[in-house]
Amino acid sequence: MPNRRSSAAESQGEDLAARLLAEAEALVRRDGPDGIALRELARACGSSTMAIYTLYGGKPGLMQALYALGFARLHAYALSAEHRDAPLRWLVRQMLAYRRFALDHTGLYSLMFGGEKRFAPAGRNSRFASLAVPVEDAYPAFAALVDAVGACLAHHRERAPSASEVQDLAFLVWGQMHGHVGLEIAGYADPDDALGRYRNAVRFICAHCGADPTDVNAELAAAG
Amino acid sequence: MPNRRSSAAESQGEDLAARLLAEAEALVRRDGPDGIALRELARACGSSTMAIYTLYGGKPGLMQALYALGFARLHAYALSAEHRDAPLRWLVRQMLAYRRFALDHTGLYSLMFGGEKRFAPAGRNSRFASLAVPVEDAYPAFAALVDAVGACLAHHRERAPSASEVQDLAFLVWGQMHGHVGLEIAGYADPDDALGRYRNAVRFICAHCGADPTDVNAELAAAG
DNA sequence: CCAGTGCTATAACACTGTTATTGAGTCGAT
DNA sequence: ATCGACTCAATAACAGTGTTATAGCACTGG
Repeated sequence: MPNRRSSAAESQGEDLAARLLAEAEALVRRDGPDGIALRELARACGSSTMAIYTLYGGKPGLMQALYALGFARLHAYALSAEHRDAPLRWLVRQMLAYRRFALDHTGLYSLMFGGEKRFAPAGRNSRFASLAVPVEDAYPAFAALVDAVGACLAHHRERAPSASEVQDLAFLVWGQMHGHVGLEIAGYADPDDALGRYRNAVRFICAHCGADPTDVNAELAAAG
Repeated sequence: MPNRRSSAAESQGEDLAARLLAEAEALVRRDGPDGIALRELARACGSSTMAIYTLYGGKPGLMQALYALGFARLHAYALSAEHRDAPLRWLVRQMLAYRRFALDHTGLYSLMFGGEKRFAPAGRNSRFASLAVPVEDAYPAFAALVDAVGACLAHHRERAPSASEVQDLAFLVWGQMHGHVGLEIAGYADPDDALGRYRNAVRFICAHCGADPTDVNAELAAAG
């Protein structure tokens, strides 16, 4: 008798599929990607496990939906860091936002980047010719990174950087961010000094862009 | 009747505990950290699952043993890259060896660094005051990295680098290596260009040490 | 030879993802 | 308004998981 087509939950504008996904995100936040039990998820939503199969095709389908949701969340963090009129601020805040996202959503982050490849790669996109990304859902978040790196590089160099130059540096930046954050989440960073170390990485990258270290420190201080 | 105290397997010098661990490594290589089924593991070793409980205390204990084994393997790769008489060569090969290890043992690598913290942190070690490492088994592998970075830094600077300077750079190097390799394993790097991108990261780090780019390229070419 | 100890096979328990079956509910057409 | 067709979820079962209590074997010390 619960969960009729016109139940109170639906009147809130959340249909069953959305509620399942939201609850799954809560579970992945609490217990990590491997902590999702379909029975518990269904019980929390007042339905049975069959709903997950008809709506998402099974657990892998649900995980892939969570995967896409993770990139949507990451994209939102990236947008909040956008400063097209101040390229250095843009890049600095973009890098800090990446870490903030990872620490705010460790479960999703582990699902997206932890361990071995889980999802089939998407078709190549000309804009990311050498920045392979598993699924299309990831494009917007990485476009934001490439744009920030490109803007910062263009601002601190006399001539406009080439596309491959920007992509090379963007991958380096991404690697630096993911490396630090991944180590931190896995427990390899001193909790008292992790932010300081991450700031070192930001300075490292910005210096390579040609930015003045004093300006970088000012941006870091302003960003908190 | 199988696996008596004096079976053929024991005459090979492998007792049951070692055979279980070796088979577990094979399974983790084939199916990843989550692909280990105790019944399958026991069957492959001709025993029952109880042996895993008496010898390792359960699956978490077995995984921790695999975790330690992974760091022993990584340490072996690090040792093979040691060139105390040629600091730049040492650092370059150390970085390449790190990626080689990760790609040769993706399953172990995911267990060691993928996802969230799995094992309790070990007590602080003065040598790695700010390089927190979850378990003691990890120390030798990271000592090799710190030594290589320290040697390279000392060789290209007029005055000897401070301990904290070396640790700062070592963590940056580690982050860069782990970031690239983690992205590559997770499927975010173009397979055709991953090595080239990693070489970029090596050049990036070596330049920060003060090494001559020409020398770095020569070392990269020599290392293959 | 016998008691005691250490280890392992068997069987059961609670849990997991998955699926065949069943039934309730909705929509459209006559 | 009534009937048929369809969609979807609830139930129950199946095979698999990690874990544990029980029981039995082999060895060791006296």
